[in-house]
Amino acid sequence: MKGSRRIRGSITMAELAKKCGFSKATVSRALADDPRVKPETKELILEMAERYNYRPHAVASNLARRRTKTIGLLFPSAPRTIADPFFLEYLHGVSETLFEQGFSLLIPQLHQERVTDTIEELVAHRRVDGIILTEPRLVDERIALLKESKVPFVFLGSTVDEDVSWVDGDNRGGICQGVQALGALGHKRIAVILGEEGLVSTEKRFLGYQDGLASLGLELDWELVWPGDFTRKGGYEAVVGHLDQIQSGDVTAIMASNDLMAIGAIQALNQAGVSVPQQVSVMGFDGIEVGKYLSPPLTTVQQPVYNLGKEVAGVLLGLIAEEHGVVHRTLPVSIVNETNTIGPAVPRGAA
Amino acid sequence: MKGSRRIRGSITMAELAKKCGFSKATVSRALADDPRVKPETKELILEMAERYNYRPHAVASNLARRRTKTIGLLFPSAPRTIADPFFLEYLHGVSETLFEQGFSLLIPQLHQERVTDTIEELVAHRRVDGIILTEPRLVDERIALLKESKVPFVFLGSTVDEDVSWVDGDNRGGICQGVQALGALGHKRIAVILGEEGLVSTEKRFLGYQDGLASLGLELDWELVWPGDFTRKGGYEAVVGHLDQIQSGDVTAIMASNDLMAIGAIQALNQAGVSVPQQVSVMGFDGIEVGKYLSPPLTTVQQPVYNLGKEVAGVLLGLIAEEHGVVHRTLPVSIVNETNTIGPAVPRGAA
DNA sequence: CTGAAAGCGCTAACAA
DNA sequence: TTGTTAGCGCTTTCAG
Repeated sequence: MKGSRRIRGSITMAELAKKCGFSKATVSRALADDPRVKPETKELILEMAERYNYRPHAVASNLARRRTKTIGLLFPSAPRTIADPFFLEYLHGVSETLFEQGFSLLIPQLHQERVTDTIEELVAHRRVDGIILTEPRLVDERIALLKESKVPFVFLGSTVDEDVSWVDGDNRGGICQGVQALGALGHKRIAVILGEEGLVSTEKRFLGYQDGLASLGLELDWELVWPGDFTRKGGYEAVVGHLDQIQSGDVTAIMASNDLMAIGAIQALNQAGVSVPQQVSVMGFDGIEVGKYLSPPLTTVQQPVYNLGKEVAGVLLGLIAEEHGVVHRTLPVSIVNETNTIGPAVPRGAA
Repeated sequence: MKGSRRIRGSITMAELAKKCGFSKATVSRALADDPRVKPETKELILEMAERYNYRPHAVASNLARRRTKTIGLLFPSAPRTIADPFFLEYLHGVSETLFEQGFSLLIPQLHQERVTDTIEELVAHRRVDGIILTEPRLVDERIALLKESKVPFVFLGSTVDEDVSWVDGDNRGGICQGVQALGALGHKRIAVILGEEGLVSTEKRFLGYQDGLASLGLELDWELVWPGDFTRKGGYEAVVGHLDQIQSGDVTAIMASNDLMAIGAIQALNQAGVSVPQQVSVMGFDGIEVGKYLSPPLTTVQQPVYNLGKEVAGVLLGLIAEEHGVVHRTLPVSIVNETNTIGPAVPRGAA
């Protein structure tokens, strides 16, 4: 009668051990399916655990095992946010894999200016067993910090650094394909809207654009290289800032570095009275769900967004379990809705 | 020389205590800003903590305090998913408030058929300090289970049950406003696309529709009540299934119970060669971000989605801290993009 | 194959 | 004001 210590909830391992007539140690082993316990014993313990509805206490277990069973997930900072549709689908994949393995997801609040502070907090407070990051930059201060911390981490998106693990869609090849598809429709003047400056993906996609032009026998013309930032607003403004080139009939196709910018671009075109795809073709990249909400649905290079999430999580778990070392994985992409927002080039004489 | 126990990472509280020349208890108190420690002592300890870069070990602390500092977040099950844009924005709000208070977010994998299993696991494994749920149903088995578990919980969306806490947008009033706006444009035949059956929100929104009709002096006509399920596909199919009413010119306006269905409806209309808003007006409800990606942007009743998330999290934290009891909070809504996808009623003689 | 005992790092009575 | 002493519930040597 020392007072009921547990208000409610299931039985504790010590209690279960007593009921079984074994020690905590044996119960712990049985539950962990340790080969050292006699099969009959194991069976008995498992049965009793079931009968008394025993539930392991994750926190205590984690404390004893010096782990957290939690993964930190970092989203990009402004101008892109967690509200970017791409990241929702990605999150879906990440969370699914993680939860299957019993991991929780910690989405920390980002320190506005200093991403590194967020990372330091995660590792210093030993809040997580591993970290998933996005959007590596050409020069990325996070990487040095993470390496030093010894916490396993993976990037969504390829890094410049060779000894960092990452998973990525085929940015360069995908954009190249997109440009080729436009070329196949007769387009000779294909503009590109670039992504946010400083990101590896922006760079890769631009290279893909150049590859595409080269394969079509076209020259790179800097007049057709429009800056952007991966946001819808950025795509909108890129078009607004180059309306003359469009209205003069010089540019007949636009390759946007992502869907959100393609959507913004289409809005700007519509507002300017330019019809898509009759007058100008627009191709996106990513294949986010919302592209399908448009009328007509956006023609785009589909990334396996959901699978990217699953892969990234899987790689991190492998790293944590020390099943493998550095991994670089590139997933294939493919064009979807091929005949919607792109169409044959219609020369409208600049003459 | 007993072997370095900590491979890396910061100093432990015991070590810090030794360096300070105080006991662990005092250090613990000082760090918790307990008024019982002498100011000078506190200052010294804080200084040393800073100097040696001491970081509390959250897991150990949680174990000792019998808490988890983790909140379980449940998303609706099929046909809606975590990939519903509404929930991403909502998640954004929830996570922000939670992280400000040092809570983590656990998004468990949903057991396909039995939501109750998921809940049982969350509470039985003592994985969370509280739970946030969505989409209460008219008859909701989750509620009894949660009440019995004693784990604090809050719903996004009002419940039938009076002694359950919830936060909600003004569904009924919002839809009513929407209908009135359509009425003000001369529409007399306003169809409604209902939400998923069995949900409280579906019911409330339908009531709002009826309120709106009543205020316009219109009769409820069951021919104008089209079933739906809150998905884009559902909205699309609702329109396809009633094209005759639209093409005959009988129906001139559609009030969708959410944006996703409004988007689907517009797609179906466009495909049928019916222009929006020239021939048919469409109004949504929610105000999700993607509505703004459409050309023209969707006219809709804007819910404060992000704030709903913040509020819901805030209420739950209050419940956990026992700062208050049951809370019901209704947030106001308002029409946005008023003149985009709705327009004056154009009678197109059914005669 | 099983058990005893010593923690994981921190908190919280209870004393002093 | 501070220290002592027990744990929180589980894992893991180390013996047997």
